[in-house]
Amino acid sequence: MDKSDVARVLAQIAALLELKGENPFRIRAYQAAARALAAIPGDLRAAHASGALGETSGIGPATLEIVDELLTSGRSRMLDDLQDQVPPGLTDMLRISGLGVAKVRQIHESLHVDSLAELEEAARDGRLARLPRFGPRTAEKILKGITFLRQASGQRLAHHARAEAVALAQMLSRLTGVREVHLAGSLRRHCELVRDLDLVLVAERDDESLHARLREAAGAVETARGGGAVSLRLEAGAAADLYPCTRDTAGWVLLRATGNDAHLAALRERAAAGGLRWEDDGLYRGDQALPLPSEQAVYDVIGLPWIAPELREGHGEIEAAVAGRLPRLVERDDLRGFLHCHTGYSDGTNTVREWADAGIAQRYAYLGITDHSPATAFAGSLQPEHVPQQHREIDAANAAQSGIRVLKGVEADILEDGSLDYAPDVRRAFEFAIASVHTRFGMDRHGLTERVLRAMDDPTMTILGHPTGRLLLSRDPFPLDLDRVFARAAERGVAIEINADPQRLDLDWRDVRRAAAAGVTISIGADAHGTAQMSHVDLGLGIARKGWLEPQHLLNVRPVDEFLAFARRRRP
DNA sequence: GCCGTTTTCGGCCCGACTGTTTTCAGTCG
Repeated sequence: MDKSDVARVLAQIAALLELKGENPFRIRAYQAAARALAAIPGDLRAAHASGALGETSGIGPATLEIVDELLTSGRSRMLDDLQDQVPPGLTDMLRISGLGVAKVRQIHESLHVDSLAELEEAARDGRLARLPRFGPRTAEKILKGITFLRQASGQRLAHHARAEAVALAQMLSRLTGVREVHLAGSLRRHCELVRDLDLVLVAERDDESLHARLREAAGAVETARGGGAVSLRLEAGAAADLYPCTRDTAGWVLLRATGNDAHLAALRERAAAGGLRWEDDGLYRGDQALPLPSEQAVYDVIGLPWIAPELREGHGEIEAAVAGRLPRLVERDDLRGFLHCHTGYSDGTNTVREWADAGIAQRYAYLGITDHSPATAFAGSLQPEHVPQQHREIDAANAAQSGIRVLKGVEADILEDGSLDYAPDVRRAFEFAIASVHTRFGMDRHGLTERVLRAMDDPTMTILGHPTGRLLLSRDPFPLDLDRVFARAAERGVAIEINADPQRLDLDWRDVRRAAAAGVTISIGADAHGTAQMSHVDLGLGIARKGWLEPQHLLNVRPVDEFLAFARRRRP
């Protein structure tokens, strides 16, 4: 149970209360508590023990009691009770875009629908469209939403999957005879979505008694064996494929459990060409099994350099390895600048000073603060009259701190006509600007593309933020003509963001590589609303690496003077 | 449920869009 688990429980409680028709302000309080809890700095247990949690705004006695219960027993009685009272299908229905609590309740009460399957039936046979304030378009939209949910089912956002996998790995590493546990599969490849958790267990002996211990492992409710893997389903809902092995075969098993099918097929082809036999339990030269204790050893015998897990997608990495042209992928230590964060001036939870301190702790040389412009009213935004005050705070932080430079940035809205929010003189007061689309996604491909292209003509724009607006598992990217956007960005010297918010990871890694090939400079933006979200950068880095990016492709690898020169270059 | 007092209760964020309506409730960000 960490912060995000507890925050999820609180958010679930809020949704269930809403479905029951509770007092909206009580519901909002649980939602606020969930947000506040997710944003606290440091470890939850420590914050709870020290009493800091109770001091946090938005967290009161009721929340504290739930946190207490979750930390000691892993369960919440309130949540359990609510789940007994509300049909589970109703919470599934809430995840459909366009369906909120009021409509779900209306559907439930007037049509007695309480599962997705029944909802689908009601949408198809016309009952749904006949409800007051519903109609054919609503029914159609709901059918589309059900399809979307089905596709997404079983898929998890990378950071949720990672948290589950790490907890599982810790539990498994305590089993007798287990020496090491490694994350593998799409998680290790840093994919944006993860369906199955794959873990490799290096044990003293891979025998029946180990498998028996796995089956009896804490919380396992169902196990199955097949293809050398043990599938485990845990009480908490996580399902994982475990690959037990010994030290002698660890490299082989880890490599097989990590690469996608295309990567493995290409490796296999190359192994065959080199006279090797590829079997489930290892590589053979004649009848001789080769020792494969590390991935390096496997690549060695196939005659290739080690290939970073992020690249193992079958997108030309084998050819590049053969030619000695694998990229020198960007690493965390290459990053000098932390960009895209929000303070209390808009919808963030920390002050300028707190951000500066956090930036120092994370060894960044500079940190760009970028609050929302007024058009993003729902997020709370930095009003023009408050800009001088924020800038004085930044100047004070710079005067007081040593070792970090805080930059005056902004996340300005790209308005419907392609102009940027704020009057030009206000915008010029900022040292750099991220510009993003937050409203009117419904425009057609041509209109949206023209809107973004026009924004890039503005000389105060430095970076295009979350370019396609997608929300993983809930909203498709909007239909932007990326080729035209990349071409214009390269021509104008506008950088394009990899937004590292785990729900966005936008630009998609497949497009990152195209953008870099088109000559676009890429910027990794955390889009953090609290210092606890600084680690999002690691997810963004994973996407950059999947896009084959080297340090020279990235804007925030550059020293602060070069970063500012990049931002100023286009200004008159 | 939480906050902040006018300190033990009263107030709690809102504008735009959508698909319905024929004036607006519900959803979203």
